[in-house]
Amino acid sequence: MATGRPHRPTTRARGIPEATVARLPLYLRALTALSERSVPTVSSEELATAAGVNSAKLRKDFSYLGSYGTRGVGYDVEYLVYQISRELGLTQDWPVVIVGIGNLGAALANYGGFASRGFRVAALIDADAAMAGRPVAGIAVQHIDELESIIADNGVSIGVIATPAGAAQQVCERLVAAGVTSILNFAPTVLTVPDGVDVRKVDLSIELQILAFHEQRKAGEAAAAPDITDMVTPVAPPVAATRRRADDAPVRPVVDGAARHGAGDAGSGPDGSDGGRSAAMPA
Amino acid sequence: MATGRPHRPTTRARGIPEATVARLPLYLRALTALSERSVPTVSSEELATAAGVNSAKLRKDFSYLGSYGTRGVGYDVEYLVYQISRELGLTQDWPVVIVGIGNLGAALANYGGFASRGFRVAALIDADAAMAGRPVAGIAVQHIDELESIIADNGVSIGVIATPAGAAQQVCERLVAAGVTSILNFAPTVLTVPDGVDVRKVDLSIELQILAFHEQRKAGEAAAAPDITDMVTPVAPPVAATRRRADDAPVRPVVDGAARHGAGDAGSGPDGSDGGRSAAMPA
DNA sequence: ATGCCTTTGTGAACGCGTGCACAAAGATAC
DNA sequence: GTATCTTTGTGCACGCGTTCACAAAGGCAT
Repeated sequence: MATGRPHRPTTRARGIPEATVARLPLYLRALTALSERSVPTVSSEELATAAGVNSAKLRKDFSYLGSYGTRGVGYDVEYLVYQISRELGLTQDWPVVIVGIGNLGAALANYGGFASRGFRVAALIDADAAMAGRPVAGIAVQHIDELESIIADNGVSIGVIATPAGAAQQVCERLVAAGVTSILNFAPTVLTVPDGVDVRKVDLSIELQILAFHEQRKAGEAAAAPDITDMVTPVAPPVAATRRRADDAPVRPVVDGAARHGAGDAGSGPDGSDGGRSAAMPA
Repeated sequence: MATGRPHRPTTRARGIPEATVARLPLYLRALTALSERSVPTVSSEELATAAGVNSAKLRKDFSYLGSYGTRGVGYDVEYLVYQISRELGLTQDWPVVIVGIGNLGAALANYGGFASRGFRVAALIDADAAMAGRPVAGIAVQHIDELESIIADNGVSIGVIATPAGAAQQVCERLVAAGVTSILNFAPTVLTVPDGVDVRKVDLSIELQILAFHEQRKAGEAAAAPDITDMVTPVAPPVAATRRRADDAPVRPVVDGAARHGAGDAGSGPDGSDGGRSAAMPA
């Protein structure tokens, strides 16, 4: 689920499960907060609550890092902060480049969460020549022609892609060719990368769609008692339904003669509109 | 992994596994692209490649929705687009509110991917009175005092939180109290919500930290042959290491002897700075 | 019709992640 | 030193998700 790359046995990371790695930043954040309040130690129970996870899970996660706790007492906050930081590689400096300085790219450049954890924005890169030189978040935007030299000069190994979907794959390839081996992709596209390159994807639209699914289910459950199992339609949500798409039904997937599972509702409408739905790419 | 909520048997969704739901938007996107190119049918193999997944997984995913394919032929593109859209609840209109119109909030408001899939930005809300009335992405920002009435008037059930971490929980509670039952959280905090409310979290900082972990591991493997297993330190990455934090070692977590961790952090590494490490919240 | 060829749909095996429950370890009190 | 109490670390079992591999289904040619 992590990387967008197809093939790969996943984990393997010196024994630390991927799921655990994904939670370490969470623990680290909670621990940092405790550290600031000068709390010396925490129990797994307290910390788990703060991080929003199960205490058994937390203990098991920590057990992969080593035995850093003290039975009968708990974990030393400062010590754990250090250990987790080290494990995550946050004790060193990670220069990153952001490619695509649109609304999202600019927001990322201004994002305080980066700098606070060892990530340094080494450069902002955009394909628009008009952007070049313009300062964003105190950093002058550079033209994409300089991409290769920027990466080489700064020893950048992590790249952030915030371009439109259409440009993402191309930018990705240039980043990889220039030496980047980790990519955080905000463009709504599946990136194809060679083995050895990690890709993580953040897709705002997908997150909303997943929420919509659950929302629909909730509405459907609460509203009416469904008759047929096939009748998945949520029975009109409680909210004002405005834009309802081409109301009609599923076209017939049948290749042959008879129209089979037209099941849905009316007989297919010519939803010519559907084809016009823009793939509308982001920022 | 999905919701931020602790307790819950997960799935249950009328048989459709959570993991499958999370992939449906991916399939939908690939299908939409095909639809625009007027491709009539696709095989599971082709579609899987386009979506970046395994074909067997894709077929199993679709099998949860029903038998929408034709053996020997493949899947009817238009029909599948409709079915998945319906399953995800995208055939209806979902008004959303975005709370916190900073850099990120503004970027989200401008994000094209929302409108293209049935999501309509019903309102932009900010706590800063100076923002009120100012247009962002063509929509006038409204003050947070209006939050409850906005949600009620527009029948909003999905809220997006893009506030600083400190305000997130409070905003969350107001949203939920006002009737919102699905939340997309961009603030780096663990949100606590009552049962029945879904939360999805997007944390930019965490994604980067996960990448850093893998990056470090790659560097460590490639660079030197580690002596002791304890020696996890990646042996200086190929990049210019600048900021290396307190180079020294882990404090000792021992509870006994020394009156240790009163530790503003005097004892430990010299990094008095560490304590000052801002929890630095984002946009 | 009959047979061949393609692709779906799914039964079954496997592996990872989660959570329970408890023994081991250490601190603390006496 | 001994007993008690707290909290960690983990063995174990369970369930979800992934993948393989194949039989069933349908199109298409003859």
